[in-house]
Amino acid sequence: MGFAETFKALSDPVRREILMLLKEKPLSAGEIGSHFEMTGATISYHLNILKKADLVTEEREKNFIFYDLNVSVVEEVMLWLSDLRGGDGDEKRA
Amino acid sequence: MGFAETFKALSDPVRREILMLLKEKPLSAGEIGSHFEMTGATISYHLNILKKADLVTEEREKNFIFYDLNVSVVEEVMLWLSDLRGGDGDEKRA
DNA sequence: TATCTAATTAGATATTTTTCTAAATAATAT
DNA sequence: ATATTATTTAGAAAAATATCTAATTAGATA
Repeated sequence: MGFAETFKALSDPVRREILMLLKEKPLSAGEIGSHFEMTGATISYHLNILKKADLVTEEREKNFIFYDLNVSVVEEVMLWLSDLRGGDGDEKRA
Repeated sequence: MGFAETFKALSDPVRREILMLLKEKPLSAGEIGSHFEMTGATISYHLNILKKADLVTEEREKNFIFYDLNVSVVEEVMLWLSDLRGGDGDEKRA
C-alpha cells in the first residue's frame, strides 16, 4: 500500500485539516469544500490524493459522495513511527 | 514547533530512510551519505530539513558532525495521529 | 428526455521541491 | 601557516505539487 503515498498525503496542511474534519463524521465533497477558501476542483484534487493513499473511503448517496476517514491506515502509520521510535510501542510499561 | 514542517520532512523517502538509519545509532553526514547515490550537498539539504523539523539533532565531534534521531518529536507525531484516529490512543484496553 | 445539482477531469500556470556542480567554511593535522 | 578532510552554502535546472477556470460526467428529478 506504500508509506510514500501515505506520508505524502499527510504532508499537506489542507489534507490534514480535511482528515480532522472527517474524524467527526463522514462529509460530502461539498461540505468539505465549504470549510476552505478554494474551488471545488482543488478540493477534489486533494480528496483524490487522500483516496489514493487509502486514508479516506468514499461512498455515493443520492447525488452526493460522502468521504470518511479510514482509521486503519492511520494506525499503520502509527506503527511505522512506533518502529522508528524503537522499543515495543508500549514503553511506559517496559 | 509545527506539524507542517514535521510532516513535510517525513514525506520524503530519502529522509525517512535517513531516520531509519539513525534509529540504530548516530551517524556522521558522510556515513549517511554513503548509503545513498547522491552528492553530499543533497544529503546536507535533507539533513537540514530534518533538523529544522527537529527530527534530528546534530553534534560536532572532531572533524565530523554526528546526527541523531530525536525520538520526542516522533512521539508528538504519533500523538497527532492518535488524536486523528480518535479514542484515547490505547484502544485495546478500552 | 431535458435539466439541475454535485462532483470530477482537463489543461494551464505559479510555486515548491529535489538535485546537481562549484565555491565556501570549519576544524584538524602537518 | 598550509594543506587536508568533512560538511555546508549558493546558484541553477529539472521535476513535482497546488491551484485556478472551463468543460465534462453521474445521478436525480421534473
